[in-house]
Amino acid sequence: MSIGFTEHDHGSCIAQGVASVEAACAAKGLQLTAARRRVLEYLLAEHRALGAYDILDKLRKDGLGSQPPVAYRALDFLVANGFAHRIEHLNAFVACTHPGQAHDPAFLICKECDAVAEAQIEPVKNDLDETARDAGFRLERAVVEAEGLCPKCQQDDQK
Amino acid sequence: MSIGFTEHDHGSCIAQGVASVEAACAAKGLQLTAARRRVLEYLLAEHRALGAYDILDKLRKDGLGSQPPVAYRALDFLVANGFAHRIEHLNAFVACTHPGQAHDPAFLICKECDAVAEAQIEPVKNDLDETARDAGFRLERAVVEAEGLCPKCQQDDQK
DNA sequence: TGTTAATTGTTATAATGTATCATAGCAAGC
DNA sequence: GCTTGCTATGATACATTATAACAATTAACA
Repeated sequence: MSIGFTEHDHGSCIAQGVASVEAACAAKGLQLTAARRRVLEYLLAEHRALGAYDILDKLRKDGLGSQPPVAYRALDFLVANGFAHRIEHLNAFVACTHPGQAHDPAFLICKECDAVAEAQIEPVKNDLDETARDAGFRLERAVVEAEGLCPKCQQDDQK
Repeated sequence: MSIGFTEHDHGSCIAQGVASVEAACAAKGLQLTAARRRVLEYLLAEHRALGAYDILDKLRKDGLGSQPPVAYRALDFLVANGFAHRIEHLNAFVACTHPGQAHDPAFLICKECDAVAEAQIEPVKNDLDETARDAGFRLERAVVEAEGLCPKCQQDDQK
């Protein structure tokens, strides 16, 4: 398992992720209901983008819902509150690696295995702010998604 | 009509756009067939993102096709050759403002009217390259999409 | 406890995108 | 002429992703 494409002890990822989201919810008076928590766990379990219907399949198996709105509602909640991100390029979702903290994420997306690394790119935001100001555009949100090959898939391809 | 959100004489946009794509196709031995040219014209006619099914409706009215693959094939051709861009955030498409020239586009997308301005942000690419290198990621393509309000919609909202 | 707001359950449907196979046009080389 | 290979079209069906709408339930709190 990789985060930022590097090997690591994955065991604590889920626990810590859930814990920090729990804390954030408690602080903001948000309800981390069963379905929402479970979806967060699915996402935290893999540093990969999961589609809404992948999520829905898992919810079905766990007996937490069987219809699309169930998955979309949970995902909407997580994304709206900064606990997960939507990867536009894949119509899919990943857990946020800095839940609760304000940040402008950029994503490195492996086009073979859908692994996603979340990077911080402050300068990009500054460039965009400047460009937007010049154009008279009121910038509210920026998405940076880079597509390529993660280290693992680069190795695999050479075989 | 606006380009880069500024007022301009729109008449020449389509003619010049088609002309430069024609030239690029001639240079590269690509076929700008009837459906492809028409779709390019639809996109050039508006500095806005159009969905594949918007395009398909227009193709139907023009008697150039009635099934989804017709629209998607033309759009794929235009995007693959750099004559149009896909806006991931909207699942929609815009004509490229620098067809034929190599460039790393960033988009300013109005969330009210879907107007799209294409900006050049070289530094972003450099930042990303560096971030990717640090992560061992082989970067192939980057998408930068900013969401906000165009000058016109900012004015309209104040009323 | 009563009231309101938030969440969940459920059905149906919309919107977006592909796989597949058949057909047509055209140019290169025999 | 004929075949071969390539590109583009036509056409059907299907897959995937996402939302609308409304009823039922639960949580929050005065």
